[in-house]
Amino acid sequence: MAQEKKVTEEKITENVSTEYLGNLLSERGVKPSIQRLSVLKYLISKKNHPSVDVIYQYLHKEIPTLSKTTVYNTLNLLVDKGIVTALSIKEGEVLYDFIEYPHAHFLCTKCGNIYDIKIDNQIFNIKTFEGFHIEESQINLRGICSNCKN
Amino acid sequence: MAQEKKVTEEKITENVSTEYLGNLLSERGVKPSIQRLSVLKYLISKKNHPSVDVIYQYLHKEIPTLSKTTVYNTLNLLVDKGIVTALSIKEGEVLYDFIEYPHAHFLCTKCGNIYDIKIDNQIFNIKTFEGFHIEESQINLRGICSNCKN
DNA sequence: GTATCTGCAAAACATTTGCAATTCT
DNA sequence: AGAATTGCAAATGTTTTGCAGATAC
Repeated sequence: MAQEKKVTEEKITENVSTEYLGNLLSERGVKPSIQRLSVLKYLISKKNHPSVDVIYQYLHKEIPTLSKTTVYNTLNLLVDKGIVTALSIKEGEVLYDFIEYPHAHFLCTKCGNIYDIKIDNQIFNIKTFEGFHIEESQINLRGICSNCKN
Repeated sequence: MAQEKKVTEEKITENVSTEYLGNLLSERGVKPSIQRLSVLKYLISKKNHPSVDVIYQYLHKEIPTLSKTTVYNTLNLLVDKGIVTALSIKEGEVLYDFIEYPHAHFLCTKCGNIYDIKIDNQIFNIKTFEGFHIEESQINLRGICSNCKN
């Protein structure tokens, strides 16, 4: 059972090739170190809106020398380069999300899960508003998810 | 000049009657103490999306015995009772906003100012989505404001 | 006089910073 | 060797907690 779980985890992370990840970083002028590749790989393959600690706890098993500072550094760098979004939907800690397509986020206040909501909203297309230049748009929803409703 | 500023500040806060504030609190089962009335009065009259510290620094002048813990307690209570919204648009600290009508928030990443954006968005009207019960919708925009653009 | 509310000090977290050790070319 | 990257330990800043004293009804 424990072994089966491990195999599944490996499969998920193996879906993304190191070459693809390396290109993603190099394109934006970020040198693809083991640590940076791992963090980006985690974000792309897991799609679970992780916190710094969640990423650290997971990758620490694969790379025992990894430090939390490096996870912080890497995520700040990826956000800076526009590869990753910092979500501020949950108070007290920042969550991270690989930028694929614009979508809203829903936080279930009962189970704490965060869901991607694929709504086609005008907000995501607005780039200027009364002289304001909009660079980033986040839609954060909170409530009770369908699993917790019953 | 300093005196003129003080007069202006007093005028602003005097716009909201203590009776109105007291009713707002009592209606939701919150006992209207001096501290709670002051925090709510500040939020309603200033409309400046303050942090805990901004509120504390201001009210501390009027009520020297006020503690920051009480400001925290009060704001958590007001959010709990649905009187106030906790904004998570700025990383590192939570900002507060009196709930009047649904609107988006814009954070200028240059000057740090937060603006209310009165957009009429469908998002604010959606209460259910694929079995999800939506209780709160926040739209957070980031970019450069018209003042900083030049 | 009992409930609640307030406020101090300490604790608990998340995040950043300074700097030395390591790695890469 | 030189430049960038990593990682530890300490510092910072925000928010929470425990508890004792004050206040209200």
